[in-house]
Amino acid sequence: MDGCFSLDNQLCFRLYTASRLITQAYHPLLSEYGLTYPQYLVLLVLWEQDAQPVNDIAKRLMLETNTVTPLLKRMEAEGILTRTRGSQDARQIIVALTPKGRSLQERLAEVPETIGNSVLCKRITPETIPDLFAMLDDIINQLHPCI
Amino acid sequence: MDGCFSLDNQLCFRLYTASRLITQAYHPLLSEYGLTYPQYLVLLVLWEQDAQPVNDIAKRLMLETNTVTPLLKRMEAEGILTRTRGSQDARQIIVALTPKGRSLQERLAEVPETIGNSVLCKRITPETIPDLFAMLDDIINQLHPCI
DNA sequence: TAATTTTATATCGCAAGCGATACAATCAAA
DNA sequence: TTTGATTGTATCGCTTGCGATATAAAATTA
Repeated sequence: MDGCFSLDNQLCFRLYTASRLITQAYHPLLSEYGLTYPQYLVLLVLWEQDAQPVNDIAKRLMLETNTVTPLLKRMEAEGILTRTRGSQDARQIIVALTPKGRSLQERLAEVPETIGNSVLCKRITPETIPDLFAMLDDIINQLHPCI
Repeated sequence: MDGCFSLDNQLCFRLYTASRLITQAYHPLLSEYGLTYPQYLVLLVLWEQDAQPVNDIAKRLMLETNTVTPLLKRMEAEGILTRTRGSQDARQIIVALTPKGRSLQERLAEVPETIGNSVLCKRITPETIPDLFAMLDDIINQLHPCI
């Protein structure tokens, strides 16, 4: 087939570009608080459930610990969270929010809506978003190396 | 609203994860030829139109030159392409494929179909892909800093 | 209990991404 | 034509992202 190689036909390129661009949209909102987008993701996980081992955070974000560990160390250095050796299982590192980390939740309260509004357009509306989510979730479930 | 912060409600996280996972799916196919996914994107651009200045490649991929320049230098070092100073405009660097770079097109011919097959699932089919593309294109157009 | 395997986390090395900045070539204007 | 602005590319510094590998604790098995 002609155009098989065309960039315009590539699903991955669209996902890659959309992901980069929307992450860039977060940047001005997060950098105000010295955060990066992956760090914001860690906060989302910890706001949902505080005091989790590294592995649980990594699994939730579908990242490897070799990505998450240095990220968490930087956040620890910023005073956003603490990393303490687990008491039952001494292999684990329990990651918990500091007051500063918790306080960011209120300060970042308007971020989801701001991003949401900046993305809304003809085909991306409250009505179509569930369809998009379902398709993206299908791709993710299809590809992620869940046992 | 409750759950506004939930990861499950985040469009960006889905895009980010889907993008990472599908890029990972390319990895075994590309690493066989010593290529990374962004390098493969450069090849797609050059196969479509050889001998382009750095800026045109960057614009096509919606990346900055500070990302593309080092990437191109690595590909030059691999003997995949050449970077030559432009003759009309001495500021430009014209990027052109070497025979090795061109030959990769045949060798990677089966990549799109392999990836396509690995993504196909309930909601991702030849019938639904155009819808997904249209939505992703909408997001990209909405967000990308095109003048 | 001793040996083996598994698990949780970390380290290393390298390739993106990207904000900030530099620099030289070109263009525009005075 | 000289000055000033713009353009095309590159450099620097930092944070991911990830394959490969290491290490120590725990679980399993012999």
